[in-house]
Amino acid sequence: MASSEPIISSPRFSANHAATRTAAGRLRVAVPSVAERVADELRLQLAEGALLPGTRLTESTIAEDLGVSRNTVREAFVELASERLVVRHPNRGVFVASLEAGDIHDVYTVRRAIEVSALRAGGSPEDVAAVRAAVEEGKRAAAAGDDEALGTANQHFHGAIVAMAGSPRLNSIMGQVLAEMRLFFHKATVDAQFYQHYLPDNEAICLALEAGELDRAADLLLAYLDRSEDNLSEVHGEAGTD
Amino acid sequence: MASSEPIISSPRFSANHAATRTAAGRLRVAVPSVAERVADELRLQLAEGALLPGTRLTESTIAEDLGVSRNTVREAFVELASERLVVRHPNRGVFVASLEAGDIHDVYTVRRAIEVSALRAGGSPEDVAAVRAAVEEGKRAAAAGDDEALGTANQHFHGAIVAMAGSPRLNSIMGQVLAEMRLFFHKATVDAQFYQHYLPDNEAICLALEAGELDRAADLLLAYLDRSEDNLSEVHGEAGTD
DNA sequence: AATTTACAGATTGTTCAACAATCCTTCGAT
DNA sequence: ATCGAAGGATTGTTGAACAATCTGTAAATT
Repeated sequence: MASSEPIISSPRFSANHAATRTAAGRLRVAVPSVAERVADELRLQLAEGALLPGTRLTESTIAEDLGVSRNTVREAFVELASERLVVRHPNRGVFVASLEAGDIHDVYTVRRAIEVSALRAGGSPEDVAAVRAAVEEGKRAAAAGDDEALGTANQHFHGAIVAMAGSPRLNSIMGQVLAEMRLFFHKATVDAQFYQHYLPDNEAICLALEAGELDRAADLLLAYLDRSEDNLSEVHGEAGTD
Repeated sequence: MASSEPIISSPRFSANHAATRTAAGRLRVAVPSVAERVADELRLQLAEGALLPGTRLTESTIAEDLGVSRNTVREAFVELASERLVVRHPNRGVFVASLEAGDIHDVYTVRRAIEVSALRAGGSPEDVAAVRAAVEEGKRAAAAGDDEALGTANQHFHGAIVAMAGSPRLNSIMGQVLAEMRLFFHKATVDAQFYQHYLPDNEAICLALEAGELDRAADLLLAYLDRSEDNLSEVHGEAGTD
């Protein structure tokens, strides 16, 4: 880490680099600005657990490591702070966000709101197929004993549920919420069985969805989320030794 | 407007200037940074309709008008863009956001998700009282024929519903959504009866909430939101002559 | 010894000036 | 009328500078 190469690591997967159009109407491939690439790089490192909650992010250090100016890093910080991935303490610096007990409940409150709402509204056959695909992805990961992939599949499952609503804003909110949760998982080192325990739930929810029993699916999801929150809170109690 | 006084107008009401605490634990009144004050000022002008959708915001102009540097304005832009109040076109500039037909539906999708969810979960007697207060506020405004106040009261009503969930994140999301809608109203010049038409709905929802009939209240709210979206879409159709 | 004070170092907040890259417009050539 | 080449304006980004603030340490005080 912290190599002094004046280049930013490859953007394996990034956020939202949509294509804009110029005034004359010409379509233009949106090449992400340096500030956005810095934000992407930091998001990536946060998602991978390279930067753990509580870690201090010094402007000058990051600027040097990434070969950009302090002002550019600053812009990236503003963006990440708006996503709650980092916290800015005036005159003291920015730190990787750290979910407290209250935050966990809060995050689940948001999830209950948007996931249940999306599920209750149902979706097109393609949308439902995407949910099903995520369930199967989870089964494969479980069979292969790949915990990392299992966690990813679970996030895909819930992302697919929200995606049914076809709402860019809900998708964006869900993306942020999942990013926040990833942050927490890296801190708490959730045990291997954490996700596996819920595989049958995903299956049941998906079946109800496929059967068109939306209200029942929503109820199942709600119960799932409540249980998941309880589990996470326990984990936090154990690991919450700052 | 655009006087060259090197000072930012008084922060009549601002966003989130919470109090942080220093390392030693001393409490510290968070004096908003210049960048945040710039963002606040722009938010205010956007809310008041001083800056209409589509308006271009030139960095240098705003920097001069507010007596701050371009970089500071830039930071404010990043924040406002994350709230979808402005749109940044690479190399072209930032413009006041303008809700298109799809955006209206999207905003209402978010509102349906979080408002209905919050209402279904109910709240403490104080929370319910806050909802009731907003209803009465609306009645007074209607009696006084104050359309501006009527619109504000309506936003208070829906804000109070979401506030029942006691979730900072949901509150923040709702705040952003309402800010977006305000932007639209200034563009579309909604007619006077727009809000009045829904006063009975607010009353009915509030009554159901006070009676503890949460599911019925939620259904009423859902119907309300659907109708409101339809109305707004019509207005947009008339006014959507860019 | 415990607490307070003073001070020095480090980091953030903000400004300013500069320059490359890009866009928009205008003008001229085909 | 269409296309292409300046020209001007604005954004994107950098680098340096300086004030304000915080942190930690060492000295002074009680």
